[in-house]
Amino acid sequence: MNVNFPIHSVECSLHSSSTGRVEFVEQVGVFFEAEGFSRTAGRIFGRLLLSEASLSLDQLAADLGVSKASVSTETRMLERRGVLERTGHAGDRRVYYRVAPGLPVPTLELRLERMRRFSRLISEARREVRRGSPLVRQRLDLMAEAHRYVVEALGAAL
Amino acid sequence: MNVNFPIHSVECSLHSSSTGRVEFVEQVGVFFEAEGFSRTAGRIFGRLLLSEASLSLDQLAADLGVSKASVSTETRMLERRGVLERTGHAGDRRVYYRVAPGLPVPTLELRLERMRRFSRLISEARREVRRGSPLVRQRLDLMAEAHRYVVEALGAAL
DNA sequence: CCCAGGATTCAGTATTGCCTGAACGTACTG
DNA sequence: CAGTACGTTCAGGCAATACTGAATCCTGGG
Repeated sequence: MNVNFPIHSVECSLHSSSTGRVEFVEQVGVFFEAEGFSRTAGRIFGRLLLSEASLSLDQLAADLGVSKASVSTETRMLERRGVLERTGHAGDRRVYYRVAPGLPVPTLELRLERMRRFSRLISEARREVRRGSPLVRQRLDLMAEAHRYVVEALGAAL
Repeated sequence: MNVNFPIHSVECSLHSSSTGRVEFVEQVGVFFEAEGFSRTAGRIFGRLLLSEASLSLDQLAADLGVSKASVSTETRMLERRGVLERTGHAGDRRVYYRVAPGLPVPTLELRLERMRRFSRLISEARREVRRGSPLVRQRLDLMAEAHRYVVEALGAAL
């Protein structure tokens, strides 16, 4: 009943230079890769960043040149982390994704979470090292303090 | 002319529970892995965090159960990033490594660098999207601003 | 000038993780 | 109720990465 690409998918970004768009998408891809995610996840994110309209799985797959299976997996991963959001459109059974409205928050939240995890590690080690060398104790204290400071500063920013 | 393990390598940390130590080292390993480094790099870092004495390549290799080749490669990588420092000891030709004295700085510097890189990406995209959708422009502006704020805050902390 | 002890490099291998096509499940439509 | 359109899951293939042992290089000492 639907035409293949309904109005919702009108392209609204960078239409003057599609090459600039794919370049950006690819850059975000390698960035995500360096952060421990898959390149595809980064590409999806980058692509959606530049799109006003929400995009369906097929559109993303076609656009990025990957299988629908990958897109399905990665979008749900990003959704779980609060980076993406599902949408629907009346008279359309497909699932659409867009970047979450309050985007900066989950992005920074993600970083914060990592720092917290490391912070926790340090604190545990500090507890166990009570009988150890003073230098090591001091070192861990210093790190814990620095991290506490930064985590608080970041938390306040959100 | 040296005995195999000279005084410098006396173990000073967590000697009450060596199992706690290896657990910590392993945790740091997986943490580094999630951050896009190799697990070995993380293990080396974790191990040196808990040692007052600087450790030689052989000691690290034996301790972590990896080849000396890996240790050599990864230590130099960590040194390049300012996380580790080389040391020597009189009458000993071996290379010793320890955690850098002002450790929190390079650690946070690394994070800062990553955020800056992403920030740069966003700014470039913003520039190219000038003729694109207002929503996308606004979104990118928002992200750029948030990142600018956090980067500045972090920079100030160092 | 040669030797020994150490670090580094490198080619080969093992492992990991990503991606895919196909099978499956599910919900809508006629 | 059958058919279809979609999303999800999964086994297998493939490419990238990390690790290793051996070869090479470098430096200090005899």
